[in-house]
Amino acid sequence: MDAIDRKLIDILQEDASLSYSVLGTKVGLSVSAVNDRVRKLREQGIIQAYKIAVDTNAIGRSLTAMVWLRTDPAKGNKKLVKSLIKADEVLECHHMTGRFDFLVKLRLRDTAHLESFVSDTIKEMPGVVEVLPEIALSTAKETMFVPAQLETD
Amino acid sequence: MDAIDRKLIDILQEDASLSYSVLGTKVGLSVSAVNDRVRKLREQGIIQAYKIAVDTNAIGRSLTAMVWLRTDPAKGNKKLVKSLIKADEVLECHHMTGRFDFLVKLRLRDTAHLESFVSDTIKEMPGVVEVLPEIALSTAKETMFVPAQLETD
DNA sequence: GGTGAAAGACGCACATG
DNA sequence: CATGTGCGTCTTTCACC
Repeated sequence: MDAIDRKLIDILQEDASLSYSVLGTKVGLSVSAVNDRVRKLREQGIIQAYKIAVDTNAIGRSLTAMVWLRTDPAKGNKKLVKSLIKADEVLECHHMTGRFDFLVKLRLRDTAHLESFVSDTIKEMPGVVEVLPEIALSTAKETMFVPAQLETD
Repeated sequence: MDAIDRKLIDILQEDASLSYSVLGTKVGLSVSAVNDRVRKLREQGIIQAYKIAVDTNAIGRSLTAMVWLRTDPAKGNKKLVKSLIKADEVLECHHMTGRFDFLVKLRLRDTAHLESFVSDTIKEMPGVVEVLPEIALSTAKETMFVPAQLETD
């Protein structure tokens, strides 16, 4: 992976609908060279998938909550994690350092949805001993973009 | 937006590289009908953009950290938020309820990168009075997928 | 590694029912 | 909304450098 591959990745992270000819103009290569490079990046798994970004407001899931979990150290966490990642309300599940064991990011319809999901679903999951939900009042940034371009710092 | 639009959104969230003819087969519509619907969803801003998912491991940014910030209530938070979202290390920035004011999600090269970003960058930002970084030991799920399909619960 | 050309598939618009 | 057509663009492959 060289500098041109990295540039292609950064461009496609922002807009994956660009054609190979436009990409070629941007990186100074021919259409077929761009095609080659993108295909190889896909084959290597560096480009994992093509996705769309959706207006979550329009589909009625605009409440973001972060839930801290403390778990029973006697039990393993495998069953808990399996239950968590199965739920479509759970966007992220991280095993964390610090006083709590897990940080779970939720996307929900409203506070009623949060209440029922925390009370009826999370608290019933195996090994959960403490639950601390917090609500996002606003979100100034939310992206998956990670620069492939090597920084100059 | 009807049930078919919602289904199209869910399919495209998982794989936006599918052709209109494949989409048509999946939802039981003709190519031109699918074309119409997807174009309208884009025009309405419900489909916001096309993106790629990247293997962050391959591009050398595999450390995830969550940083809690407490800010000076005397100052506004505008300048701070502006500084935060400018940094490419910052993937997410949420204004939160609870003891802290902000939760910031970072993607970094390694712990040295975390140390320098927290010490040299975040702590120097206007209005920051307390910084509590925590590291993700592992991440079991990390997605932006939000079901547009109306659930049956 | 790259280019350029050719073939086929796809996107897109339009007209008809 | 389905089907047809037409056309431009894009993808993909392949011979060549």
